[in-house]
Amino acid sequence: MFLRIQPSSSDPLFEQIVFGVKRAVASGELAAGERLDSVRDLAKQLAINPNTVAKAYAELESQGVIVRRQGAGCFVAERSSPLSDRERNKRLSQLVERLVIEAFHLDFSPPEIRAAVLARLDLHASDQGTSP
Amino acid sequence: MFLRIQPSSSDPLFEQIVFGVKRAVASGELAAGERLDSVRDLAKQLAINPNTVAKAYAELESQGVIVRRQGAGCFVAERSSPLSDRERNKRLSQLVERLVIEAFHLDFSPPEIRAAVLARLDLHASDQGTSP
DNA sequence: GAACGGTACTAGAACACATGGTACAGTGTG
DNA sequence: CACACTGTACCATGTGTTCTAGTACCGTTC
Repeated sequence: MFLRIQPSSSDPLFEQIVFGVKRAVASGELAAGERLDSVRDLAKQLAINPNTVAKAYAELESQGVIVRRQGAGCFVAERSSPLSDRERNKRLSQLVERLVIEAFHLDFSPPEIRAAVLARLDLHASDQGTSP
Repeated sequence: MFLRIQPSSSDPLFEQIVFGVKRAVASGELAAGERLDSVRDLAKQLAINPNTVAKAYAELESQGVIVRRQGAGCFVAERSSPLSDRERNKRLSQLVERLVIEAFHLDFSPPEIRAAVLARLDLHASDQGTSP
């Protein structure tokens, strides 16, 4: 399992792990049912404390990304979001709103934002259409 | 100047202010050159410490969103991003990447993500095309 | 000059982050 | 069964951020 961590970043280590795993799952690098590195192994690889990895894994489970089985390990969940449709749509709106506003202050025009999103989504259009 | 703050949120107060101002500017609610509420006034309105507002304003200035003039007040900047084109494009990519990955784990398909972004951008298509 | 701006300190409480260590319970395998 | 490995749950500690509180200084505006 490949995961890079930047200790220089202002983002907390455990959040970097959370997003790194999410990215690996979304890209298909980690398939559903696949086992993650153990808490102790990943901590050793990244040269950080096992408690920090455990915190990241707990967060990932609460988001429905992985399943933790005591004694066995952590595995990529089959289906993801445990949220209601209303909550899912609300969060998607917030994500889009944040993108648009931050991009606006980076001096990008709506057509430029639109192009960036479409380019990113079309990258994997030739796949099964499941993993962006 | 309308700004709502949620003390219950896990987001820091000063970051809520930063995003709130950014949103107001992006929506056109705050026009370029317009004066913001003073540090002390806004602090009183929101019932928080003036230092917290000052921190938010300092952050907004460092991002090129506003200009602070000692003794006069804070004003919405004319042009925004002080970053290089390379840095701007890098950040846009990161924003899009985050949106796509988080939306994926909310069980949204690429077409749904695409539709959400287009809907948000088309909302203001009838304007001059400057403020999303 | 007076009132109102931003700016800059100091100090402290509360919290988050990360580390280190220990211990316990469930799982899988030889 | 015994053993190694897994997640889980604590505790304690150090560090940094967030927020509050108070004070003070300097520039702008009228």
